[in-house]
Amino acid sequence: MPGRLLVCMKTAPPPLEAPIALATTLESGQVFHWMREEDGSWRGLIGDHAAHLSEDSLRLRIHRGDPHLVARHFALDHPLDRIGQSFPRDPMSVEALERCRGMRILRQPHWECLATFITSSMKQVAHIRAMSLAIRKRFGTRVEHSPVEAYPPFEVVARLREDDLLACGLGYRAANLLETARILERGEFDLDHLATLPTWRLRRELVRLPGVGVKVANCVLLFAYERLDAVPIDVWIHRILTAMRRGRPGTPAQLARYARRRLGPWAGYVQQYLFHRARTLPRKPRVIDIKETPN
DNA sequence: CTCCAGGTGAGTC
DNA sequence: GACTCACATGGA
Repeated sequence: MPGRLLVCMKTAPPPLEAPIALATTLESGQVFHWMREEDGSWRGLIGDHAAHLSEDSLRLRIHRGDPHLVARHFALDHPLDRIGQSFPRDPMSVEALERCRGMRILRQPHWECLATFITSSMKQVAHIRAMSLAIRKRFGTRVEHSPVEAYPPFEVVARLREDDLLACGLGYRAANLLETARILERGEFDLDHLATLPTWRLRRELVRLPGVGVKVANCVLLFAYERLDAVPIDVWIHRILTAMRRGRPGTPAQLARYARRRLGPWAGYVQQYLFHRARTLPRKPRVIDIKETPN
């Protein structure tokens, strides 16, 4: 059975006609290294494989890159229609679904995703991107036809000095990324091997790594291990869940239980749509306290 | 200037 | 379990 299934999966044509909102997907805070061209197309890397893509009314166009790899990375096989139908019916979720229609949860390389989210704590999306690009520029490997370098593998990061990462703006995160890379390099932890574990056991393993708590672990589960029911709860989602609970505050564990119950079988998808909706909502103009300036 | 950001880990009760 | 605090950095 496994052999036959493998053959089927290998020969099945990639579902390239499936709808996708490319810009929304690439700007939603899952991945941080894609570059938008003047003409609106996108250049970036899938691992160390260069890709040049564009989208027109939710139809993907591949200007460069292996279609099978692109289809897998951008998860064109996820049943977006069914996922959308599973969304909760409250106004926020409905609006998020409308606003982000076509957004997909990527299948990212394990290490690359883990590393970028270790650097994500207490940082804005723009900063995470800046750190990722700095690390790629200084320690990554050049790839032809790509405007960005491939993320350095953990073997390379493990041999850096903390100063090298501090120079990339990581601050206190530098020590965590370095130590995690060294644990992987020593072979004490195998990210690919763990992929067969059930979600709760995989999460329990990931949080053993320095700089990885429940939130980062859930990001990696969702964005790299295709656990589409994992719900990372950051400050934004925390606020949103609290609002859904009519302002009733809750501990992290309570909010996680609530999210699991309320957001449905594709809770990770709902979470990502809610996150992106909240972040792209027009910002309320800050109330400025006008004072007489003494002179 | 202050405030905030896709949190984590250690200490304390 | 829950609560508090320090931890670097940079943009608004």
